[in-house]
Amino acid sequence: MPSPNANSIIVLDFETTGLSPLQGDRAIEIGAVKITNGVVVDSFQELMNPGRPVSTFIAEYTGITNAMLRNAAPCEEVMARFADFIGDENLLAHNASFDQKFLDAEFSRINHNYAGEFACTLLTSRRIYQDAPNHKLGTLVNYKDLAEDGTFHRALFDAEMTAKLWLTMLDDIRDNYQINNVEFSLIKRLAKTSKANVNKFFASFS
DNA sequence: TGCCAGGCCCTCTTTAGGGCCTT
Repeated sequence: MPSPNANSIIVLDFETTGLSPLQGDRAIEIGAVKITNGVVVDSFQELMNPGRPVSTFIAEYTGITNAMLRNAAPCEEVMARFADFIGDENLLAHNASFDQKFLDAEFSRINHNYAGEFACTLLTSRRIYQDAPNHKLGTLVNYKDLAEDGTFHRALFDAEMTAKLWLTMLDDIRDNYQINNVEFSLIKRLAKTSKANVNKFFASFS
């Protein structure tokens, strides 16, 4: 299986019918951007028809209505195109465990495997932004004073904001801990480090 | 019938409980 490109990462976000694919929930929208060498170079956004109606709660939460999904392509068709978009790159999401379980569930329906590994901006932010009011995506965007022009809880906008947060976190790690080359593998190891040991973790690199 | 997500992470912990975060 090909190896992920160390210079690129796919930032993705799902909107779904609910919280659990094991309870029958499906994806209704996927949004993603590709970052290469610190720059957003490509994007992907599609609604998809989950074959079941979305609840009033989801329609209000996301702004995605049953009318909008009625003429959307089925999940299997959209996910096949998304598989081409992500290729074998590494992946990133805010609370990645959520998006990973939907990615895995939707890909399993089309018998697709992927080579990339996930990193998580939620786990990273809990370690390097320990003074943030909380670690919701919208709160962190405000906390870091990131420019925003769109609506949260739509897939592409959330992916774009997650990408901005990711690049800001990499800059902050470089600046605050004097680490020149912040690699994906370092972020993965950081996520397994307890909050109390973050300074010790970074000190081991300098 | 009754239940209904689950991984992470802290703590008054590890033979557990509960808050956070995602839709």
